[in-house]
Amino acid sequence: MDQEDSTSQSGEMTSWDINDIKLPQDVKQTDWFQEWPDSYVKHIYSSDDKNAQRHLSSWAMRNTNNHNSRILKKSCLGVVVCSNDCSAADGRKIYLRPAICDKARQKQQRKCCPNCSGPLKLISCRGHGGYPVTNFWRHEGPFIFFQSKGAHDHPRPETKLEAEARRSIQKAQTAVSPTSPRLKRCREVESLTGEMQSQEAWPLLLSNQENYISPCSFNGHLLDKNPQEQINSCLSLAKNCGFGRSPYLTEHSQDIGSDKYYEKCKEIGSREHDSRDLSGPSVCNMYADYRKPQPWNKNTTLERNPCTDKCCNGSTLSLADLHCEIVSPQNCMDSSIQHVPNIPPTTKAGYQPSRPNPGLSGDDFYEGKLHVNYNSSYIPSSFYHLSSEDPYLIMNSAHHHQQPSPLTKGNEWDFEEERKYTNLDYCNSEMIFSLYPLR
DNA sequence: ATTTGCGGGCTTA
DNA sequence: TAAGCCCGCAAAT
Repeated sequence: MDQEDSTSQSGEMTSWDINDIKLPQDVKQTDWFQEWPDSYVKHIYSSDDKNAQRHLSSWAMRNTNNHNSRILKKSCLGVVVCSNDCSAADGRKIYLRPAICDKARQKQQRKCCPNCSGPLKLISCRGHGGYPVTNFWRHEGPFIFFQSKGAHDHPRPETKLEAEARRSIQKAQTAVSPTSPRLKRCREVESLTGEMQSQEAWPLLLSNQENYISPCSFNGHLLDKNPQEQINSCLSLAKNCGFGRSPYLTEHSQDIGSDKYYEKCKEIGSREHDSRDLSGPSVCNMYADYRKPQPWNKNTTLERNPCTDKCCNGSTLSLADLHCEIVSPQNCMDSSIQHVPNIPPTTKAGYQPSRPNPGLSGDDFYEGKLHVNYNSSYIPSSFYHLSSEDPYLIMNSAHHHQQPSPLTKGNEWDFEEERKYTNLDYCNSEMIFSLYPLR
């Protein structure tokens, strides 16, 4: 029996079963939210834990009717892979997140591999006696009880955030008109499979372009708007992620991690959507503690470095600078970000098992304040490149102070150089915003 | 458009 | 009866 069958990670006895009429009431310490629960584990979360409230998991879990309204049951959908078993330029495999909705999932499987344009296939989870792994959630008073049955027998899919980022890229594709041969191939494939157009392929289409794309564009805030709207959206997004000067953000840094803080961030981000005032010190220092090495992110530890120090010196920031700064990943990403092997980690938990730091709640991992992507899924590093044909980015890049890129060799993109300088392979927009403070 | 939760209903062991 | 699955609906995102 797994140790976690008898003891939760916070030390609580877990001699209970989710179906018990009466569950433990004398829970002394709740568990830290587990993003990748696996095997036959049980956890007791606080009912205040937002992730637990939302029954979140980075596995693609769908709701399953167990005819018991008190116990929510979810079963794993597995992972979507490339039928050609292709590998990206850096050797990683394609592990897409299955759409939760049946209809969307069927549609997803008609699309093509973002890497090789081959057909996609769904690997079903059969980790529970040949059936999918099941997760159970039950709310009882101040606690949320979680129980997992079965061990996932497939790679981890991309996280929800990564999948959302990928979809944003898909939307962005509709705003540009790529003419890459790769896209043409993909379209041809899709025309044969009845699909109108591949959108996942878009990031890779840009792998030979020499310009950068702002991470703002990840969420589709940039490419589908006019230039000013793009900037405003980018600003809003940045503020939502904790950047920019805000009375609340600067005066209530002690609230970081709390619901109150995040709700306020969202409110401010929304209210100041059209604001042009980005002057003043950034709130980057509020994130300093988040960069401290953590047991669960030792592969992605960010330490202080000239870049981040430079970025955090509290000088003023203009709109153009915001775009400029965010746009230049090679100037800011810490080279200590390491590649993670393309295998599921052997350790069970992705996070601290208990709650050692109340200032950094489990909510953060899904709230965009701290998201270090250390899983095995694939986000093309070329997300950060953009065709020079894009008029908006030409405009934006023309008037700021971006230095000539060491990554470009004429029109060729050197993947080795790219990794050397940027190490962005495992990044997503949240990570960029969280880990790259303004100067 | 997609996710999420709910619940009816069917099949199988 | 329990478990697994399919389906449709509604609300939320």
